[in-house]
Amino acid sequence: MQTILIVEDDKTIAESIAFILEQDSFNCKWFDNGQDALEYINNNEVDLILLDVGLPDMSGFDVLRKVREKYSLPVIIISARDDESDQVLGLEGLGANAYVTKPLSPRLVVAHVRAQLRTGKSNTNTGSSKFSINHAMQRVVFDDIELTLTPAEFKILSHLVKNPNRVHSREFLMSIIWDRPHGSDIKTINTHIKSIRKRIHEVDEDSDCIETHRGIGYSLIE
Amino acid sequence: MQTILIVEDDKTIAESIAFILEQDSFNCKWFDNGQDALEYINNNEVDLILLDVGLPDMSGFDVLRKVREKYSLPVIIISARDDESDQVLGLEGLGANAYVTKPLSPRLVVAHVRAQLRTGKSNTNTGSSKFSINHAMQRVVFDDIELTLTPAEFKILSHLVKNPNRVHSREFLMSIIWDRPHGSDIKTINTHIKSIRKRIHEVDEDSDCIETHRGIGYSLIE
DNA sequence: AGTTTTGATGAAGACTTTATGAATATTCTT
DNA sequence: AAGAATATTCATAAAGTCTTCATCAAAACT
Repeated sequence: MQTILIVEDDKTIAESIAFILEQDSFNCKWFDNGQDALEYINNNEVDLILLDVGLPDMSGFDVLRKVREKYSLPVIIISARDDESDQVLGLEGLGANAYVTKPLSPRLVVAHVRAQLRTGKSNTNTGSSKFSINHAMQRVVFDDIELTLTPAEFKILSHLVKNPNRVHSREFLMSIIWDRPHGSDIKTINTHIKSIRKRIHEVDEDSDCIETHRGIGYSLIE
Repeated sequence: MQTILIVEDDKTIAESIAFILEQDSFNCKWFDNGQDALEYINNNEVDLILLDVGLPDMSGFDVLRKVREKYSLPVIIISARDDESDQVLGLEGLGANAYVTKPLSPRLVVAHVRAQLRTGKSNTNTGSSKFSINHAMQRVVFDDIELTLTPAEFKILSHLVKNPNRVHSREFLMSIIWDRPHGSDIKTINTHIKSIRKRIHEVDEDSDCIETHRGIGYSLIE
């Protein structure tokens, strides 16, 4: 079943959307602030986000930016009609997938959700991988065995698993570990990669799925 | 290809921005001080500047003013969150086109860059070329086979693929390899071309798609 | 044809980047 | 606060890449 996150501080709106989506057999989670929503996204599998731009704690702008740093799942923006068009344009630059304006029709929202999920580019991985992610346990499953990883290792490896077959620079992987810029040595990544490889080798001695791209970074090969 | 100047003294920040912009097939040059950046701008074609206000030698304020004396290209300001809003307003008066604040999300920066350069769209040369570029893996695909290239080779070949059927001087190809001016022997390019040809021949013995233009440089023939 | 200029080629080694193991610092738990 | 787990740094080894150089081949020029 696909999970939809509703990030909206108006309880009435959130509940009426959830009601209709659940009739369509979607699984809905509701958060009335950005912080809790982000925490949930980072620890659970989410297929789509319905995001209000006017949240109490942070702007939808910030939420979307943080989501886009890590994930490519569809995000539908809910905005008040009087919102600055500038801001909406900014959101577009950040990769929002659709917009609905208040006052909104629940049926329209559901139509947008279905349209987005129909495209098939959901968060779920293609499945041919030997890896999967157990968010709840902060573990990555490899060959049906759960790897016990430190927090930094988990962040790096789960990012690689979510975005396989592409190179990630050390700089970028650093930004995965820390939310804020951090003056640490970039070579720290080497050491983390080393220990991730070690843990994988404990399960399968011959597996060499993390590839080094000299002068560029690392990638996970499926 | 569009050239973006990154004027930023924090190497990690500059590199992570450049990494993502290059995946978007922008050509990036990095300078960690205002003086060198200004000199480059005066002698080369630049499409956009990403400018940190806190530079070691002069303030971004001064750089922007000097740029605006001669050019009207888009400038995106990078400022620390604790900067005086007065100063930022001052920069606005000088004609900055957008702002991002630290700590910054590379994706947001790219969104701003794209928004500024949206005019021309991509130069998708959908020619019937046997080549294509896999940015995600930093590889060039030839005859459906991914060539494993060193960083310098990738930079040269992907530039040739993006701009086929025209001659590129060795001097220019050197500037593709290096972010900053570099005192290397120009004949180095010969050696790189040699090894690129070798890698292509491993896939197709008869292919001779990189042509030498005596006294000028090299070109890729479609 | 002979000379000069320019490019190709292969190999050496200078240089850069990454791997690795160990030491140290930091954070978290109790 | 002590102890354990984790993160980071550092030094050195190992691997890969870039540049230079000497030499040969090809084209251009006289």
